[in-house]
Amino acid sequence: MRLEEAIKQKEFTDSYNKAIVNLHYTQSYLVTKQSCLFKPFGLSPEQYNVLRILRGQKGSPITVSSIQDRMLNKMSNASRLVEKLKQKGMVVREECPTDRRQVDILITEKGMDVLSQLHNQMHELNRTLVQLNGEEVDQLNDLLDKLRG
Amino acid sequence: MRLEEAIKQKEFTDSYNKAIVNLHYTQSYLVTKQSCLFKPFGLSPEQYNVLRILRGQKGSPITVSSIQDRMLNKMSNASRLVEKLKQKGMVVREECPTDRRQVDILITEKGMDVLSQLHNQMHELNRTLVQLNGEEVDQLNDLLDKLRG
DNA sequence: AACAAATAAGTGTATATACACTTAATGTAA
DNA sequence: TTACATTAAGTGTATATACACTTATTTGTT
Repeated sequence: MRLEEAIKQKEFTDSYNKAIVNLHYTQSYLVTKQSCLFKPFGLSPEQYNVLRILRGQKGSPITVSSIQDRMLNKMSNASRLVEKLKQKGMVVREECPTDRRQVDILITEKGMDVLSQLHNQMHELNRTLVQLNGEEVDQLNDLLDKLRG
Repeated sequence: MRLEEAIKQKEFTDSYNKAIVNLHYTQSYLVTKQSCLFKPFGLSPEQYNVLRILRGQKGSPITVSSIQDRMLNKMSNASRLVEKLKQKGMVVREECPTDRRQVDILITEKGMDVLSQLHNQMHELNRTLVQLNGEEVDQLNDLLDKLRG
């Protein structure tokens, strides 16, 4: 569906304005669709994001502030997200031996298990959500990277 | 900056996955930058969005549920956003004469004034935020519209 | 060593999102 | 007309974002 119909707006001041609105709308569309996958596991999109970052560590611990650096939303609060995941038994906190200000975070078996259960579903969902061919997806990635300068 | 550096992730499972992550990250980047413009007026991005919708009515009233339909985030709560704007004196609520369940919303002088003060700044910001030429912006809009199917 | 600056994590508060729910008004069909 | 379903708005609660702030620890400078 074209953006104009989706938000019932006849025209935009210019293509730049439309692009920004289009990005906001498309992202919200994706969040809504993706959330359905996470919900059965009691995960929010950002909690899932933190788990993915932890898995990417392949066993080595990572501090709370490094998680924050890697997050999609730089303003989100890694400290509280980690606490939520800990309550679900998907991560553990450990005092960092070399710097007692820092806290090392590790993903647990349970966390890894949830991710692997989600893996195939996510892959399929991504393909159905993004109605583009391979060439177009690459083009989109290039445009987004260039957009941010 | 390429997405890989921005979120310190070496690789993605495939381009489709990268595109989705890229959209989330780029949207968050835009929200952060745009919020700075709204803040001096005590507006959040979604409150600004509601004001834009009301201005688009060109004087005719619109119900809360129609505002919801036109919003970028379909899950946001138009009722509460309208209440916040009313407290700032930027909109008024009126009982709908033909259907007492509905509530007509109108933008006030003050709301219009805030929007016009923001207009030029927004236009400039959009140009600097979106580091693409005219052709590329159109391409991006086409890809986003196509992506959603 | 002493002290200020910087850093890491976490807290407090306002706003917004997500979703189930309530209440009031309207529409529809027996 | 009564009864039931539908619709519009708003409420309640959990989560997340945004941003200022606190506390504890470490670093760096004199």
